[in-house]
Amino acid sequence: MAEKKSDRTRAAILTAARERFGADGYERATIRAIAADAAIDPAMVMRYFGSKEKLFAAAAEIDVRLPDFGDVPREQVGEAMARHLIQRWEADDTLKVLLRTAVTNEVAAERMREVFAGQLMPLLRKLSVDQPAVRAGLVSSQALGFALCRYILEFPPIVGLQADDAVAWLGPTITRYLTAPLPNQA
Amino acid sequence: MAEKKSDRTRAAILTAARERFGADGYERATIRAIAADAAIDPAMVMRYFGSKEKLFAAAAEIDVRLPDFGDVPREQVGEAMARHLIQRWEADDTLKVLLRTAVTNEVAAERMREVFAGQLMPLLRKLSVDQPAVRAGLVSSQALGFALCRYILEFPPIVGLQADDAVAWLGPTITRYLTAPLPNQA
DNA sequence: GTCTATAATTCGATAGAC
DNA sequence: GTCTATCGAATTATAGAC
Repeated sequence: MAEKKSDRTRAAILTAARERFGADGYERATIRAIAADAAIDPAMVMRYFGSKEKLFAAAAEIDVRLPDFGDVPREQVGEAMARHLIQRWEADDTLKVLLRTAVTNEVAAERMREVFAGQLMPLLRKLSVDQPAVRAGLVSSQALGFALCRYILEFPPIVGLQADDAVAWLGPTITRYLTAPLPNQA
Repeated sequence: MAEKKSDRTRAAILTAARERFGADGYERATIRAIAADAAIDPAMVMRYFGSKEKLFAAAAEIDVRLPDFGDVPREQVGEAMARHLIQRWEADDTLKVLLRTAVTNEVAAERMREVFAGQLMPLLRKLSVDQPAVRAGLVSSQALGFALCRYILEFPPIVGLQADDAVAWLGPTITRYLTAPLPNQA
């Protein structure tokens, strides 16, 4: 059988780790608590993952590849991105883990910058906008800020937004960051 | 004399605490390190502030009152807010302390929600926009997201933005969140 | 006010029995 | 593979001398 018990144990640890890291951040999430959630012995976590840091790395491992958006009309790219963003954030806890940790952990912060520089920037380059770096940064600022307010800080009016309304609000902002002429540079 | 030595010591501790909390977050910032920065004994920090938690509360104590913006033309309120935001963030480390901590600390998160509900929402109400709660949330999402990318995660293209260019980018977004008609509600 | 010493916890990690 | 026991380090906080 392809699914051994060790694989299930590993998966259970990872799920519990994502929940704890996502809810408490890196420092306050303890191996003991994660093990308790997964209903196994704390020592097993060490056996499977070696250290807390490696466990975190495994829990934050995520495929952040973005869709292409190549066949989306230029004026609707913002909406498409916003919709994808919300779906991705609500699919599981991984992005929450990453953001909550990146704020106090330089390794995780570097990983966020990699996602930014390795995924979003090339995508904008493919959409052949000028100044892709600045524009990608602005898109990130709105995307991450929305996620921060909705999933981390939990501002009630933002939490209460229907996904469709959120897309309707964020879409034009993102589109504008992609298409607006640059401000006068010094 | 009005400025006693104890006042200066207290202020030195607070300055060091803001730096450490702002740079490392609540958990990783230690009383020992803060005391070392302030060149005093760790026990003195306890004597002055009682506990790490109370020291944090004092360090995160901040006057977040926003200007009125009442006499700013409606179409330039976004720019004015963006300019004020950047000035405020770069004046000292207090907001950095608050944001970095709010992400993993419920007390600090509640304080951010208070700022949001107690300062920004009433301001929008005074500007007599409809749905002030949702609009204030959207403004916050862009404002905090920009601060996150610029001061915490330090995305190079956002860090590199001149303040004037940042204002030119963010201003219209904020203005739109204040003035655009609501999306179709279900 | 200032500092030393240390109590009391907590946590990551290891060793080793079974 | 699993679990017990425990080490060693770091931290907040306190007690008390000076």
